[in-house]
Amino acid sequence: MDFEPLGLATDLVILTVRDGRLQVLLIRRGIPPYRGRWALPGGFVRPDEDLETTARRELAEETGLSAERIHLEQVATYGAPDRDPRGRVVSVAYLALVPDLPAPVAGSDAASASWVDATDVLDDSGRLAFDHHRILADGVERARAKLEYSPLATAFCPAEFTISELRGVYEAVWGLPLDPRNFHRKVTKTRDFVAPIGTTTTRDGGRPAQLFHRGTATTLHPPMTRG
Amino acid sequence: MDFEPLGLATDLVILTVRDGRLQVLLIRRGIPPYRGRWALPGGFVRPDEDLETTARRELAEETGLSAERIHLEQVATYGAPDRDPRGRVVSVAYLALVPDLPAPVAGSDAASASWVDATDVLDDSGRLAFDHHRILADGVERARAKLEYSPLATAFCPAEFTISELRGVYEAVWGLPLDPRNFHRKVTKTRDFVAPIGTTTTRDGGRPAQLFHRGTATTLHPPMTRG
DNA sequence: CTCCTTGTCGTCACTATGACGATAAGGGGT
DNA sequence: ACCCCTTATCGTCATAGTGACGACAAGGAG
Repeated sequence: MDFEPLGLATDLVILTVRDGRLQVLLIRRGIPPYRGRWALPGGFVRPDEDLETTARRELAEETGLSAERIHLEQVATYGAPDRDPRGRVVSVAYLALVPDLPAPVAGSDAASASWVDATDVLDDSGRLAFDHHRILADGVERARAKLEYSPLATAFCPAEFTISELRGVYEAVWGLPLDPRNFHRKVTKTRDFVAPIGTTTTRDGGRPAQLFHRGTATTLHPPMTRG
Repeated sequence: MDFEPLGLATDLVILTVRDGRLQVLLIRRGIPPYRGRWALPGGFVRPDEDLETTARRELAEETGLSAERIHLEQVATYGAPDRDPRGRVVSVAYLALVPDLPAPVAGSDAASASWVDATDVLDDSGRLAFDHHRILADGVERARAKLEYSPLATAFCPAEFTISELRGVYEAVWGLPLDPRNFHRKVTKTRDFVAPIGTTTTRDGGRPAQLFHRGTATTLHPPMTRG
């Protein structure tokens, strides 16, 4: 077989929740095209490298987060013939959800990587290079949808978290406030969503809160409801 | 830029509901590799051709269904280095939902294309070439999930349909029986799911049934529930 | 000790749902 | 013409889930 010239890349939508806001990791491009513009982290797939392997490698290079337990999933593939001025480059987008850990951007490969408010970027469709605005929009929408029917919000949390911290994740990702009492009832009544540790914490102030860890569920019955 | 040798293809999971069963369009491969085995229709992306354009072209070639109104959506991309013995071939899978029209396979490009029961194929993981069993599984699961929260079941129906015919689609795709009375209530009460035409039909026997067409909704509130 | 903050439980009205009875309105057979 | 069979459609009822919100619990700060 001989093939047409074509590049294959992966781009990453790396999301976290910091200071109660949904943030995305962006890098400032140091080389053309789109030099000086913000872009999603990404890179070319190496020969004999699986797509997800490429994505995990990029994730590690850009963030220092090499842990296998980071949630990573494929979102979509973008292949418009003119999406990259260098030639035909098809990009497979992945979504990564990471907890708000210390030293996240440290050890990063890209010259200048930083966390940016996702809503700010989404509001300005010209801010990102290539078709990355669309990729980001699709990634964020995927995350919002998954929070409804999967326990994935816990991927944004440390291993042990309170119900309020989990609520903060939902509020940040969905961008709307939730009733603390109904949220508490819903989460604790949904089978295997979270399981109590038995200990409490006062790190959020106020009355000590129970600590929980992720449950065993892969799908939420019934789902959480947005708006 | 120079690129590693790599082929880019699209594969199609084309689903329909015939005789109350979910069926998938398969072709019998006439050339190696996997000669004589069943496979999903597909083909290579041409230079300067958009991915979805490729998928629509393949859809037209294999089924004669060139209508733009056929529902087509991207499902996922498969890129394991060894998934194709001919070399590195990355495949973008698309899901097409087509109504049970007359003369579907006629005018087809592939030597032998035919509708096969999806459940039969899914039950036998060795029946399909390449990693097509996984692609089919992912495509069918996508269809099942979308029937819950989108009005996409109507994509399997002709322009005008009865509630029972719509129920038949749900039963076939989900593989479980639904209560006709509750289903009727649910569908007619979900805003903009379907809209009555005003006329009736007796083509399904029994008491004449109202005819409906698709409503304007893109998401169902509340969703249909499986099981 | 008091106030302030957050956590947790409870109440209540309303909606959605599953199970299922009952009636409507055609077609086919005799 | 009539009866029966089939499917359509409406209704009932008990129950689960949800949004709105009151009330109390249990720490820390001043």
